[in-house]
Amino acid sequence: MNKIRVRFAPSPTGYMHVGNFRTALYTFLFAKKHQGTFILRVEDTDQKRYVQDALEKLVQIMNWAGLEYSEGVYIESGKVTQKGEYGPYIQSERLDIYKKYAEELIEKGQAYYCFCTPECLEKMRAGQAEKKQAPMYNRSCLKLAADEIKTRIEAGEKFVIRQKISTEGFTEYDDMVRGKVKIKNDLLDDQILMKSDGYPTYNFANVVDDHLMQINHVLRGEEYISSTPKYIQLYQGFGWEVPEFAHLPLLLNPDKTKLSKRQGDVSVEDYIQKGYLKEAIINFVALLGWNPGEGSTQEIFSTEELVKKFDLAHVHKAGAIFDLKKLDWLNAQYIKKLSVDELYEKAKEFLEQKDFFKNASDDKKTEEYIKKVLAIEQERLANFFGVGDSSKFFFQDVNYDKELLRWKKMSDEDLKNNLEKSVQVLENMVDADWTKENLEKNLLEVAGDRRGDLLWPLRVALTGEQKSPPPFEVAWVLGKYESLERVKMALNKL
RNA sequence: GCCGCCAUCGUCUAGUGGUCCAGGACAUCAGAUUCUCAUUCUGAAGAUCACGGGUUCGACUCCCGUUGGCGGUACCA
Repeated sequence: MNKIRVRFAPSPTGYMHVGNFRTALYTFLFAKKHQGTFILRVEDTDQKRYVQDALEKLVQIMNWAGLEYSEGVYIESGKVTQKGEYGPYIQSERLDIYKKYAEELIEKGQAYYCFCTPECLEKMRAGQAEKKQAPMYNRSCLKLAADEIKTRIEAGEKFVIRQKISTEGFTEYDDMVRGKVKIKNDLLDDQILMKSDGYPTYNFANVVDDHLMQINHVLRGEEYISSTPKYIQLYQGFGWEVPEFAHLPLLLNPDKTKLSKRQGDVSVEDYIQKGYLKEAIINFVALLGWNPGEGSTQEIFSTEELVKKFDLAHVHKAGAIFDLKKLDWLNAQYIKKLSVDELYEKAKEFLEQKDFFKNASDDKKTEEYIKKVLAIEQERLANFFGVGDSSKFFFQDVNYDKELLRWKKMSDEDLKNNLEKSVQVLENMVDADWTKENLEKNLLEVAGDRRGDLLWPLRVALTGEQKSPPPFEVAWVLGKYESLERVKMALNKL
């Protein structure tokens, strides 16, 4: 078999939709798995939807995710460049190519000029809808004589080029994830290939480019399934080899409609901003519609493992609801695996945006201090967006009601005694011994078997919170001086 | 409307004719550890495999139909 060549061909919309991202991931995995070539092509044929910098953003996300490709569009030192023998890889730079092939199709009798205006078409479709017919082009321009076409074009009249569908029989193909798909040809519309602005439609450009770029496996979203027969007719019309198709299931909103912006965050950028790790996003998205099969119960996959195990045969056919609960869990798993240094690097920018951090004193903004806080927060974090939210007491003064200090029904005197015991323990420790382990050891020794009596008031004194990490850990981060200050402040309340 | 695709716990899914009165994960609940929270561990609950017909000795698995959901039906991709 020939070397596998696949492409991810998004249109630059300004952000990376997670559904598209999954298509990119699967395509990448498929290519790697089979030692094939992965190509990034940009489908910017809709002038009306032009978005500034969209192309750059697209490439950035591909880079960020590590979805490496070896042909197509790149950004190098801020500038768009292209690599590969089959370029250009940006469709707006290939207009003359589409024009040439469209004309070839006309000569072959597989396409024709159409002068119908949008208004006229709308009227036609309205009429068809009224008669409960399927809206389809009525082919009125198919009958036009050659010289009439010529004079109208020369007169500067606007036109499009339409595919002349052969309406006989069926078009059938074998989808790599769905098996046989069969559609009756007379249901197919004479779709527009070239728009009046000289740009091709997706429907035309994708076929021409896939052929010219020698793409032999087409992976794309399920929404293209019903137009695939038209593409097949195009390949056949040119006499080109038809590639293999794999139509991937859709990603859905919780209400099962196609995942859309209205119902929450749909772009990969949104999740990056919320502090989800690349590894978690990839892992999560990969499992939405695919599984390793063979009774495997593995949930955590590195990209390398994904490459090894990915298989189109185990891609699910039904759409998958994009449910964030599992993403949180996965992200927490990946966060737990981070070293303190990695954790610091990733969490820093999120922490710096928080007001309680901005207002903190300088000694609490040192790398050393932040790393201690993070080490303690690590097992409580589902994403970086919430970093520090439950640990504000590390950065600001505590403020709480005196009653919070009381463990169960202990008396004021008891409470005071216990806090004083804590003060003694802390005061007797020298800075060099100030570790989580020693703090725990020394405090527990004094507490005996009535741990709550000592630990609860101490913990509240240090944090001012009902819920928090253990006092040993908090005291360790705060340091001897600050810890004692806080406990003494608690005593003053009594 | 027409055409197409799809259909297993709330969610993601395993399952390719007997080993399935259906397995795992997330979420939920309970218990253990514990000063609280979180983590971790253990356990529970949760799916008449959408429904109805076939085929077969036997169907979650194959076929047909129904229903439902979704997608397409654009000079969007």
